Amino acid sequence: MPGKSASASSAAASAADRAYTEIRGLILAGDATPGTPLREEALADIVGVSRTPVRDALRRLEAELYAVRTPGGRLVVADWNIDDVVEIFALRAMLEGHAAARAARRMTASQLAELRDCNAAIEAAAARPEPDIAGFLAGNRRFHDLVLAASASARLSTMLAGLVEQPIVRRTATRYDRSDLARSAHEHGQLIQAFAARDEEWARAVMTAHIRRALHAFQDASPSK
Amino acid sequence: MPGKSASASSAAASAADRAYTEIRGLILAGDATPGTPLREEALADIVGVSRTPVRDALRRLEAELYAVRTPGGRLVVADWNIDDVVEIFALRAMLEGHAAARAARRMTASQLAELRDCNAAIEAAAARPEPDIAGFLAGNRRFHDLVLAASASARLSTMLAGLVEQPIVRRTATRYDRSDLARSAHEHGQLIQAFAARDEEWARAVMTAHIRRALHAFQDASPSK
DNA sequence: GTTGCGGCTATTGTATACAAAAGCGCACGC
DNA sequence: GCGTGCGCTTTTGTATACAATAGCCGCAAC
Repeated sequence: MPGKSASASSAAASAADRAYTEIRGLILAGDATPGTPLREEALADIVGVSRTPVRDALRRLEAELYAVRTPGGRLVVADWNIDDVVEIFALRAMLEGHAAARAARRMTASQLAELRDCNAAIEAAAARPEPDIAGFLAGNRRFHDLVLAASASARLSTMLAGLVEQPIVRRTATRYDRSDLARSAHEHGQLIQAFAARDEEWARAVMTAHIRRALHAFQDASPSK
Repeated sequence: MPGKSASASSAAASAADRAYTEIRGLILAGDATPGTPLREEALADIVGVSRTPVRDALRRLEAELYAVRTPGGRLVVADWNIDDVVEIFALRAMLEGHAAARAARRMTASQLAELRDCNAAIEAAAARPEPDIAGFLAGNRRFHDLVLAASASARLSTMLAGLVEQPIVRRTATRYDRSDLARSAHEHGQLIQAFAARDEEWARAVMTAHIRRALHAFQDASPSK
């Protein structure tokens, strides 16, 4: 694994965006463990901006439940137990299932072609003798983003953005072996078929199953508890 | 109807909270029609605070899609067409259905008693010769809040808070006649039965139906289009 | 030894000043 | 007359200064 702080954040973004990305990176990388206080001034020093954009970033992280507020108004890194993770997957399954159903109704030919291309790339990443995990994850994220875009619901996009998924996807997929990756790509293929047939309920069912399988892959891969 | 700016916001709240409540009130009351620009300084003058808490409030309103951002970064009041409203109800039906299912599993005896009391108050408000709409709405809101609390999911609570509901509920219920109110109370009664039986799927189904009926009541009451 | 009070400090909330950028209008040229 | 480019104005983004409040530590009294 290359790089230092997770995803490459283009330095051209606003200070608030950089603060958001960087602070979230600290949480996801485990540098800020659950319960760690998130103090505005300290974070401002780390990111190299003033408190104002940091406050902005913290409000977003709080809304997405990366951070929780103590009675006194201080923010600390949230602690997700296994039940929270199950709940996150359950909500994702519902909402992405709904997104898939909407997408089935609205899918254009060019969007469908994009999905096919994307999934071909995912299959290629999965098929290599030594699976390209990073490529798989990037493709997977893009696939789900394309479906979300095709669903054409700003509200769904907003809600799913807050449904922190990447950390979990990453922690799960690193334990995938090649057959798991191939199965995931196969499910994407089913989804594409459902889209091509414009069958909303088929698409919803496939997406729901896809995500719920990911939940159990995660649970199986989890150390214990 | 008494009061001036909608719900009584206790003046003791923080400046940011007051700004949020007041600006949202402007939008819901129709003083700020769709497309109206939301300029920070102007709003700061109206609310009587500085731009800082106003910015805070606007970020929340943006996250909840009361406002949308123009390409240049300016905020304007969002315009919800009928499809948006249908989508809001569909999402509420899913999420509140899920909340009801969770609540059925977790419901305590005292929570159940509270729900019964609450629904008794709703029935009383609905049964009066001249129905007490305000009382019905307050009771209805409390009922749904109790269910949400019983579901014990911070994530659900956060997501549903953003699913702007009150304006719609209000616009619908003012057109309810007494039989509609009574039917709503009856559905709450069914929900209580499902909770008492700890039947998750029953609770989910009743709640889903309850909200989807509200959607159609809203559509029937809508002027046209 | 424990518990309650008091003052101090750390941290967030709010206001204001300044910088950057986007929109708008006007004028000029074709 | 219409299009285009430049500069002014409005508006948001960021930094910093100040106010208020919550938490903490120590001391003392029971």
